[in-house]
Amino acid sequence: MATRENLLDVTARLYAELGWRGTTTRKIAEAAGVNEVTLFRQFGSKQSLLREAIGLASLEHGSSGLPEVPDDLNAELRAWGSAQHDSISQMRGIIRSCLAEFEEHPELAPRACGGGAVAFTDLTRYLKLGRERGMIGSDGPIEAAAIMLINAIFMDAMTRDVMPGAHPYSPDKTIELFVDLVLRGLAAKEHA
Amino acid sequence: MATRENLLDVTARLYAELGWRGTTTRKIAEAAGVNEVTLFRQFGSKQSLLREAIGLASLEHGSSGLPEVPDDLNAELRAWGSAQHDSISQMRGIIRSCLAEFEEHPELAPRACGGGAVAFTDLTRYLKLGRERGMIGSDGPIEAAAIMLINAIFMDAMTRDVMPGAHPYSPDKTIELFVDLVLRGLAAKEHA
DNA sequence: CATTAATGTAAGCACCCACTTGCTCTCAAT
DNA sequence: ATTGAGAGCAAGTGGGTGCTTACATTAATG
Repeated sequence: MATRENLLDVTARLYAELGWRGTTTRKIAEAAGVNEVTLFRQFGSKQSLLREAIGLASLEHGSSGLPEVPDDLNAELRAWGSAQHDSISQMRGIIRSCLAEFEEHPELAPRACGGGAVAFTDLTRYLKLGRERGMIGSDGPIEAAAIMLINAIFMDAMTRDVMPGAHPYSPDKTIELFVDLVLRGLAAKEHA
Repeated sequence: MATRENLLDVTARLYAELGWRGTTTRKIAEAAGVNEVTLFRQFGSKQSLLREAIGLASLEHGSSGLPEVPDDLNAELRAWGSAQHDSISQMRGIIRSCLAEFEEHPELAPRACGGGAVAFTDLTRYLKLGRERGMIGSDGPIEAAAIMLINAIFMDAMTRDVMPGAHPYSPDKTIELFVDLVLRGLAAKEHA
């Protein structure tokens, strides 16, 4: 049924821009080219429509992972970072709305930000494997590096449009610099 | 006039929690223990009240700066980072609302996030001075380090309450780890 | 052809929204 | 003692909000 998916899609887009309160059932119906009553017949309430729409939109944006086995740390981390950045960028409207409305709708934020946890375990695994293979010094704080890199990329993707002045480099260049710094901090081979 | 400041204070708090749309003039008046009409007589409109309240709240949270001249990089950066974290934590409601509503009220976000730019120039200056004094290696990417550290701290302070699982360490411990990694990356003396 | 499920239309409900009007009260400065 | 500014109160405006009801249309299925 195209009506349902259309409504879910439109709802997610409106929510990203206008938040929960701004996303009215009238606007949803109008933007979807559907009668407002249909919306209630399909989803019962605004709440369940929004919940489903946000959950769905969050699932769709799984990012490409890191290689099973590290080979070229710098190149692979940069590719991964760029993919993360892109993925977060596309989701930023929804994420920002969920974060802002966390106190009113605490069930939404974990869904929208859940990708971060996946990224963390994936990145930690990758770096630890790199250490086992001798590509990274033995005393570097791997977990901290993973958190820091993800935080920094996340932050960049979330605020780039809002504060262009605070982002002197392009996304790719920024990630290149971040990855370089982290690898230096972890005493990776090229930076010995 | 206590009425004005009271209204401004209450408005900022409500906005941090409920955003623009959620902060109704009725709620403001009620929370301030003031008649709704008084609000309009004092500020003319909801818009001008909110603008003034947010601008004021953003100004109040200037964070303590770094020392003029670096002495103990690690300790000073950790103290600075903790102060930044605290300051952002207190502002996080307002910042999150401003970010989420950037497309509807683009004039607000720069005010709320302006502290970030100050932090960046201050931190960059500090690190460059550290390099001149030989406390930091000559080829480390100082600007990237400044951006990355600020991004990471900002992100931590903004999402700590929302995703507690993604923050395994206390704020102070997290900052300690971040500072350590950055100093390693910059080839600071203790990590040579 | 008859049925049925999904959609559309029109109207309305009770409530909240920003904001206004007209009036009264209080209280400090003149 | 009079005045005038700031606050309160009660009521109301026009419009938006989530949601419902009753009825008509469409299109595929039996």
